[in-house]
Amino acid sequence: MTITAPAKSARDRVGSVLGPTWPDGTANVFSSACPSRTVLDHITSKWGVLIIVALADDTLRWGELRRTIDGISEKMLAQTLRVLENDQLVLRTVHGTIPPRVDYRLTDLGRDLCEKLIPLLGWVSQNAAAIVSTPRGNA
Amino acid sequence: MTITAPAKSARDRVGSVLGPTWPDGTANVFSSACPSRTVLDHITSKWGVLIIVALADDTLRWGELRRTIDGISEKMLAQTLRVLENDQLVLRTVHGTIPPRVDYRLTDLGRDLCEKLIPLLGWVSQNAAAIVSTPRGNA
DNA sequence: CTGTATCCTTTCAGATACTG
DNA sequence: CAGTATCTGAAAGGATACAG
Repeated sequence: MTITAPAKSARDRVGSVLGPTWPDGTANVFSSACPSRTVLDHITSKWGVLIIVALADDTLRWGELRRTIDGISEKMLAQTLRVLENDQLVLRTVHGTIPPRVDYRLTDLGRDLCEKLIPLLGWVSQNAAAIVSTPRGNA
Repeated sequence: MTITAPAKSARDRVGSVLGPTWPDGTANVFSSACPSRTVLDHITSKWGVLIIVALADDTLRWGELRRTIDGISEKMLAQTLRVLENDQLVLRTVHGTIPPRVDYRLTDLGRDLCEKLIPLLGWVSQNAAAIVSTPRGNA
C-alpha cells in the first residue's frame, strides 16, 4: 500500500474505516462536496430514519405510515417519501383501485440500510431516558 | 407476557425489536412525546453524526474538528458540541494555557453510540455514489 | 487559539384548504 | 383514501465581526 497523503489523525484513520466514497479516494464523508453528505442528509432528515424503520418488517399503506409515525404531517410524509423513493430506498406501489390504495415498502437497498439503523435506534431507545433526565440546560 | 394493546403491525413489531423507552412501555421512538425522539434529533442533526464519528479514534482540538469537518461553521460547531456535551456524549477539556487549548473526546456513552454510527456511515459511503448518480429529479 | 454576538438568508415544518 | 397547493411562522444555518 502506497501512502501519498500526509497522515492527518482522525480524518484519515476514520476514513480508512469508512473507505473513500470515490474510487480515487479524493472525497469521503467529511468532505462537503461528497455525495455521501447528501445521502446522509436525506437519511438523517427529521423523519427519514423513522419512516425507514417503520417499514422494516412490513409493507405499509400511506395511512398506516401516518398513524405509525406520531406527529408527522401529511406534507412531511409525502415529501420525505418522495426523497426516499428517489434514493431507491423505498418502493411505492399504486393499486389502481377505488378508493385508491398505495403501498410503501423498502427496496433491497433500503432493507440493507435499515439493518444499520435498527441498532442505532435500539441504542437511542435504551439510553434516551438517561440522557434526557440529566438536563443541565438541555435544548 | 400480557398484551393489552391491539397488535398494530410495524409499530409493535419494530417496537419489540427496539424495546420501549419507558419501562411501562407507553412510549417508543414512534411516539412524539418520547425522549428518544429528542436524542435522535440531536444525533441526526446536520452535524451531529459527523462530529461524533470524527472523534471516533482521537481526542481532537477545536481547530482540528473545524478543519476535519469540511463546511461546518464556527457557530454550528460550537452549538452542536454544546448539545452533544450536554447529552454526555462528548467531553470537553479546557487546558488553562495561553494560547488556550480545548480538547474534545467521546465519553463512554459517546463511544458506545459511535459504534452504531460507524456501520451506518460506512454503508452510506459505499452506496452514496450509486444513489446520487441516478437522479430522477433528485434534490 | 477558542470561542461569542449579531445580523441576515434559507430551509423546515405545520395548518389549512382543496383534488382525483 | 391518498395525496397536492399555498401560506405563514419557526428554526436552522452561514458570514462577519469581535473578545478573552
